[in-house]
This record gives sequence, structure tokens and C-alpha cells, in this order.
Amino acid sequence: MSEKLEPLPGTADIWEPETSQWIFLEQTARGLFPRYGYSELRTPIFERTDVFVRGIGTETDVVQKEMYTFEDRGGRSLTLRPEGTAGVMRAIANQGVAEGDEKRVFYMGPMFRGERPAAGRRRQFHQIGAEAVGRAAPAMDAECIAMLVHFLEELGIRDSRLLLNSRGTAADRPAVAEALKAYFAPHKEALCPDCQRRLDANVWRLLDCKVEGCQPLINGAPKITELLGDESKTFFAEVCRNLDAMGVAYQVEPRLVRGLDYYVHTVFEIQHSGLGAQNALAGGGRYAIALASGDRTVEGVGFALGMERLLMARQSLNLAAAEAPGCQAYVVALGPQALALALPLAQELRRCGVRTLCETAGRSMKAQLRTANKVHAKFALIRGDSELEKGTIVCKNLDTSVQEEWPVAETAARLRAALAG
RNA sequence: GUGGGUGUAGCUCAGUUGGUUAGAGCGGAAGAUUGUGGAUCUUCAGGCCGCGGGUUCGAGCCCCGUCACUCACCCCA
Repeated sequence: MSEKLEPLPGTADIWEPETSQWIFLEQTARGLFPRYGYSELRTPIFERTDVFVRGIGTETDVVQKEMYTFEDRGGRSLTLRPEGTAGVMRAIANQGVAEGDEKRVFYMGPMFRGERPAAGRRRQFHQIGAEAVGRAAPAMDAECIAMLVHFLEELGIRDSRLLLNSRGTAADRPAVAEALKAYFAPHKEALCPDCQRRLDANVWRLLDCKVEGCQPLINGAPKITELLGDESKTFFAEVCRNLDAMGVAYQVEPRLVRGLDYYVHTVFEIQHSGLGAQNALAGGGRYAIALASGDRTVEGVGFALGMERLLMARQSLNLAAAEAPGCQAYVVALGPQALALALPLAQELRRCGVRTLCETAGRSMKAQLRTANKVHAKFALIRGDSELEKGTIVCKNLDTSVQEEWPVAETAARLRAALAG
């Protein structure tokens, strides 16, 4: 008991019936995203630390205190990926994208952040994400968001809100930051300690503060969308127009800034109320990421969804668990001769597509049938000395208790017919 | 990193103002006459009561520490 080895904090073993839920998410993603021209990309789970530092930004919390970084034997600094986008960008840049061309990929898998775990927040968590890279057009942003919303629809997730904002171009950002600082600076004393720090470190993030005392000031702050240059305003208006045209409902939230530095123009977030103290189900936006090589940036638009949070949202909506397929036939063997023939029979049935379990211990009939019942087998195939003499096998329907005797040679065929009927 | 809550059987949990060999339900195993499951009944297995110290004649219960889990803050998916 005291020797029990539990998984590390913030990690978990995932068993049935949860595994079926995970598979459902993955299959739904694999079924939907290709309809939008996306194909699956699998990148390594660890990368050179630089890939993330340059990609995500040195000033972010993720890079400053949440990365699992270690040295390999050659002394290189490596990091378990804390998010998917940076690695995907590395892979795409590595492969090359022709000027004016576009690449669309999606991915799914574990991410790692060294945070204190809580409901909906783990150290190893899983994301499904998508990125459309290579071109900068508002329609791409809108299409990407529409796909995300479509995905949530397919998963049956209702009652979510899509929040939308723009952070403008890289050129706009200093001006916006200045305007925000100019607004908040005179009221510094009224802000919470965190916000006083943010005022100098990262004004944008101040808008995200949830402390009640800060709300009046934040609500009165100049709206980012109004501080942007003409190019950014036009871009954002086009994104909105496209969403309207597709009938995607959204809400412009001037306070939405998101935590990663690489975002430009469009940022968005899907919120849901069934996630404990968290509310973000998915988030994303348009980005320009500096590659580790240093001399280039790659542009794209994408999002990431938290799979654990998707499952929490589905649970809060009482969406039924997809059940793992149960056992169809249990081979009951009485006596050593029958037992010796049980496994070969089970194997034949499996080759015919039947989910089959088979007695391996030579227990009593009662014990074997009890097991058959426990695994919810539809049929028990019973063979003992008298069946061996006659060359038959008894098939018992465990729902109706009706049983009939078949020639052994016909077992597979008749069983399949019975299962089909 | 900082707080709150909780640690008793495989699981979910009782356990009185501190009082003998530690309880239930579920789950598991075996049985209730021949080779027939589920329902019912009987029996059985399974516990360093998280760990260490302290108070006491006596601690699952009280005190201190520690570890773990969990929720929340920060931040994010």
C-alpha cells in the first residue's frame, strides 16, 4: 500500500471507459480535418530548447517557468514540448514551403508544462491542434475558426462561447502597449499587485486580470481594436465578415490577449463553463514565429484544443460514453481434452472476426459461465467429453438461455450467422 | 512557488465524548447433490487505519511534523 507507485503528479493512467472517449475524439478529428484540406503531422515530443524559446517567446510564463528542460548526454539543452505550434513550425520550415504556397496540418498528442495540477490542468496534457501556414489572408483565419467550431459541433459540445479579438500587426503593438500604459499608469495604486507588475512587464496581460478591484479600470481601458492601424482594422473586419457569412457566432472581446507572444492579428478562444476553475476549451490565432535558425519567421493561423477539457465538457453535458466493443463468444471447455482444443477454436473464431475469450485454466462449468457472463459474452460455446464423442459443440445464447448443438466444423459459420441475426 | 480540503479493504465510504480481536456496500473466490451464467442464500480471502514522532493506562480518533492526493491562486489547453 505504502509501496504503491502512483503516476507522477499531474500525470495519469487512462483506462477504459475513458480510453474509448479519447479514441472517439481522435477519430472525429481525423474524420473532420481532412475535409478542410488538413493532413496529420507527427512531430517529436522533445526538441532543442531553442525551438520553443524562440518560437513561443522569452517573456512568456510557459518559457520562463513551465518547461521541462533537461540536458542530453551531449550536453544539448532539450525540452519536452509545452505546446504544439513551435514544433510544427520547425517541421514545416525544415521541409520548406514555396512562396505563396500553403500547408495545412493537424496534430494530436501529449504536451508538458510544469504547473501545479488542478481540475482541467495537468502536467502532461493532450492537445489536438491545427495549423494553416504560409499565407496571410483573413479568410484563412475565418476558415480555421469555422473548422474548430464545426469540430465542437461534431463532438456535441453545446453552450460554448467563441471570443474574438485582434492584436494587430507587429508594427502596431508598441503603439498599443504605449496607449495602454498611458491609460493605466496614473491609476497604478488602484491595481492589484500582479497588475502593477504587469504594467511594466506586459501590459497586454493586465487586461486578462480577474481580480475584482481591477475590473472597473480594465472595463474603461481603450479597446485594442480601436488602437490598431488601418491595415490591422481592415484585416480584422474581413475575418469578422467571413465568419458572419458562414454563420459562425462569435463575440468580440477587446480584453482577450492570450498568453503567448507569437500572436498577431486574430486571436480567439473557446470558453466553456464545465471545466472546473478553467474556462478555456481551445485557443488560437494568427502568429508569426521566429525560427530557431534566427533569420526567418513563419506565418500561419491555428488553434489548440485541450483534450482533457473536451472530455470534461462532454461529461458536464452528460454525453454518453461510447462503449468499448464487448466480448461476443466465450469458449467453455470441460476436461483436459476439450481444454486442449479450446484455444485453437478461439483462434479460428478470431480469424473470422469474432471477439472471443477462451477458458485457459480448466475450471468448473459454473466458474466458466460466470466469467462468460461477467465479460458480457453473447454466446458461450461449450464442449466436454460427450460433445467430443459426437463431434459437436453446444452454443448457448446468454441473453435468452436458449442453446443448440452444432457440428464443430460449422461453429464459425453458424456463430457468425447467429451474431448477425 | 502560496493557500484550503482529504488520506481506513481492490473500489466507494462508515467508524460515537479516545476504550478490547477494525466495519458496511460493491467487487473477487468457493459452495447451495450429476455438465449450465445472471437472482437469492452461505462461507471465505483481503487492512503497518499514508508515514514518523508526541500526549495518554490506552490513539483510526487528539497534537506536531512529513509525504501523497485533490481543489484553488498565478497562468493556460
